[in-house]
Parts: sequence; C-alpha cells; structure tokens
Amino acid sequence: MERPLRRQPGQDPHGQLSDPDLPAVIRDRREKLRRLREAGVEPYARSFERTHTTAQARALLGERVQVAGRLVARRGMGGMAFADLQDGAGRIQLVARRDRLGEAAHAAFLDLDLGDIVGAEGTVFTTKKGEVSVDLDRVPLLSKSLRPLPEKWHGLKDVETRYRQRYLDLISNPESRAVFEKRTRVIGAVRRLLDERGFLEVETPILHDIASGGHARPFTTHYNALDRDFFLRIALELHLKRLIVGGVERVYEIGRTFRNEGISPRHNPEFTMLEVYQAYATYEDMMRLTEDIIVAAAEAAGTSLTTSYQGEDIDFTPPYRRETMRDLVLELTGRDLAGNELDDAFETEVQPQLRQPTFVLDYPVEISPLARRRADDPRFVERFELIIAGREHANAFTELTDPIDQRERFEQQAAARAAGFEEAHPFDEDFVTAMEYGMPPTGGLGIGIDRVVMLLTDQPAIRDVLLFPQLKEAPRQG
RNA sequence: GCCCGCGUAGCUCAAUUUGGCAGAGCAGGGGACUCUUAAUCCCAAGGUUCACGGUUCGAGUCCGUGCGCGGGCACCA
Repeated sequence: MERPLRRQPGQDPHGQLSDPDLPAVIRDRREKLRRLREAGVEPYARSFERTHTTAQARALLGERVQVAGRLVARRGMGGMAFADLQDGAGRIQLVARRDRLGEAAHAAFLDLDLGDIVGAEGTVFTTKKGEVSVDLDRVPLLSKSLRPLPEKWHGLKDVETRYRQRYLDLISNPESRAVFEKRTRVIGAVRRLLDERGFLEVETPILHDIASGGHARPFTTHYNALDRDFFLRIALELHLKRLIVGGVERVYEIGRTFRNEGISPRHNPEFTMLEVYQAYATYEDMMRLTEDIIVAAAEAAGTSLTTSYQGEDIDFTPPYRRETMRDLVLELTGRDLAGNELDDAFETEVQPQLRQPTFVLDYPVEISPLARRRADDPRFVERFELIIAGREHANAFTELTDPIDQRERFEQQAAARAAGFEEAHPFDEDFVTAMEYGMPPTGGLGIGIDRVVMLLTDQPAIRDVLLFPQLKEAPRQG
C-alpha cells in the first residue's frame, strides 16, 4: 500500500502545518498564519476603505491616501524599509520608518510576506532618490498569502503554469495583463462602431438541435427534459439571418462558438466570433466594413496601422488588396482550377504566401452553400476571406436569398455527408422555411476576434489571448 | 490520431554533449543595516531531477512505457 505522494489542498489544515511533502516556503507561511492568529491578528480582513488607486495617489504629493494591493517587492534597511505595492492601476513604493510607525508596527511590517494583500495609509512624498512613495502610518494586513509568488525579476515563464494558473501570470507579467486589457478594448471598439452604424446586437441560442452555419464537427450534449441530443453552436449565421428575414435589417452578435477539432496555436475549441448581417448590402460593402473594423480595433489596441507581427512587417492601412481565388492560384501555380481542386490548391499553395491583408474573392460554390452565386459564372459565389500573415481572419458573403437554390445546396451537402464527409453542412429545413417568406438582399460577415487580437497584440498563439485556454487535465495537484 | 522536442528546489536557470558527490540566483529562515528600488553584506537551510520499469558497480544523464507541455502533420471539405 503506497502512501499518497501529495495531499489535496483544503483538507485538515492543521495537519498540513507539518506536512513533510509541502515545500518549506509554504509550511513557513502556514506557521506564520497560525502565529498571527494566536497574536490576535485577523489575517483576512472584511474590507478596507481605499481612497485612491496607486496611479491616483502618485499625483497627490503631500496628501494623505489609503491605497491597497499586493506586496510584490521589499527592500529592508533596518529602521527604514521599502516595499512595492501593486494594484490594478500599477505600483507605488511604500516607506516604513521605525521612528514614525513605532517598534511594534515596524516589526509587523517587516514580518509581512511578498504576496500579502495589505492596506497602506500614509502621506504621499518623494524620496531623496526621487521615488514617489507613501510614508506609512498604518499597514493593515488584509489577506495573508500562503504561497510564494513567481520570481520577481524574470516573472513567470513556464507556459503551462501561465495558462493553468493565469492569476499568477497576471500578477507577475504586466505585459500579459496588457494583452487582455487590449482584447477587451478591441471588442468594445467593434461594438461601438457597429452600434453607431445602427446595428442591433443580439444573443442567439448556443444549444442547437442542428449544428448548422459552417463546416465543422460540433460538440454534442444531451438535453434530459427533451431526451434528445443537442449541439453547441459552430456558427451564429442561420439564426442571425432569420432575424434579417424578420426585418432586423442590421444585426450582429459577438459570441462564443465551439468546434470539436484539434487544438493548435491558432485553434481553441471555444473561440469568439463576430457575425454581422446587413440588409441591402453586398460583400463589397462587407469588405469596407471589415477594413473599418480592423482600423478601429487597431486604434483600440494602441497598435499602429503599420506594425509588425512576430517580426514580420504588416500594413493594416486600407484599402486591402482584392484578388479572386482563381487568379491567385493561376498566378502562383499556373493552374486554372475550379471547385474543390481550386480550394485545395489555394489553401496549400497560396494562402501561406499571403502576408499582407488580402481579400480573397469568389470561392467555389461547392464549399459555400450559404452564399450567392456570381451572375457571370455560377461555379463561383460572391464570397471573400481576409487573409493576413497567411491566416484566415474574416469570411463574408453576399448572402444566398433564393430558397429554391438554398434547398438544392443543402441537398448537395446532404449527399456529400452520405458519401462520408462528416462535416458537410446539415440540412436546416426551418431555415429554408424562413427564407421562403422572403429574405432581402443581404451582406454577411464573420470575424475571428481571437485571431485579430493575436495580430494586434503580436501574440504567437491563440492561448495567449484567451484567459483560460483549453488544456488537458493537470497530471497532479501541487 | 501520427512525428519531433522538452520536463532539475516555490520561481528563473546550470549540470545532460562524454553515465561518476545535483549547483547558482530569486523567494523563504537567522543576523547587520534609517533613502532603497533586481538594495547590500554575513550565516544556515531548501531536491522522489514528471511517474513507473529497465540497463549499469554507478542514471538527472542511456533504454522502454505512461502523463503533461510546446512545435509540426492530420482534422479544420
């Protein structure tokens, strides 16, 4: 019978005080917590009256402030000690002087650990060396930290820990925090742009009884009350187009979408999509809208239109190059193709070479069952993808509005599925019914928000722009 | 699912090439220090080298299997 290698956290806290499997740095903290409680100190305060953030306090020389945050560095000098306090707005130096605080409070300050959450009450001043600081009168402990922080100078490097324990990444790596703040600002800017143009933001179902709107393997779940399998949505498209039929002429949704596929630096099983539909618009209008969205997003992220991604110069200045898929393949391979052959040749031989923003136009009808055919050549549809740095960032069509054609396209997809293409588009009878009531001419656009954020924040992997990316189960608890 | 690489102290990294006592910095412990800011100085401590098995007198190092992470491929018509 083997004894457990490590105990799970949360059980028998007193037993853990002497748990020989725990690192000494953690045992020491627990012991200190016990001593504090014995001395009558409550190590987890109910609240603290914070009057200013560290950023606000910096501008208030000579004034009394109450700031609060995490202790992230300390430099003891005996009778005078320094520490850095970090809050959501930044950092400020704390200065503890024995002759001002008194012996007991000064000793208590020196007894604090890096990682502790404290309040800091005192007067803002500038040290002889020019550092804006708080001259402490009081430093109440607000929350005792029982685990050591990552290395103060190098930060947290281990990528697995950064993803699994994102809070440590956010505490120790300010540049990581900045990426997520930019992500939020990008999404806000996109919303603002669309709202200003009269688009209505909506929420459509995530649980679908048909996984339609794209080519992808869905996640399956089970609805007990209906005793029926459901799917997590793989796209937003068909519900939003039902709203177009319903007279919501400008509509969009920003939402999580799920695809049951491999994980890679560019794919996470759940990701954020923007889909926009505009009645009486075409895919040319969607190209201009896409350009406007990219420009607004870059501005929100604080990224210049002429920038670089992973060392490669990228110019986001519109208008972007517009070329048909057929011409691009012809130009780069010398072959004039159509249908699936064209798409295959494009993906393997052309797309990786498209580095600057490029609208690739007019896809084969076979792989585009929801898009309108070109009037001059019905083998192709009015569709574009926006390729930047070799990757797809947007996908848009002049939407198919002919219910008879739509039914035939779905039937072709059903035949493909019967022939073994598991990801072929399923037949959505209810959607065809909606279209039969009459759908106005419409342009539609989908943008992969995560990938746009990757581009604008120069992050190499989609995991770096997702707070909690999908990982396998951790091998053990530490 | 397949191929390649990686896994050493709480954190950041050495030692792996060529098998020979597992080391440093930070953090933590003890001490000195009233203008430091990667503070400095002195002392002591800290390890199931991812796990299990094998080869060997001897394995962090070589071999096998498993787990996790990273990259590539497949999937993403």
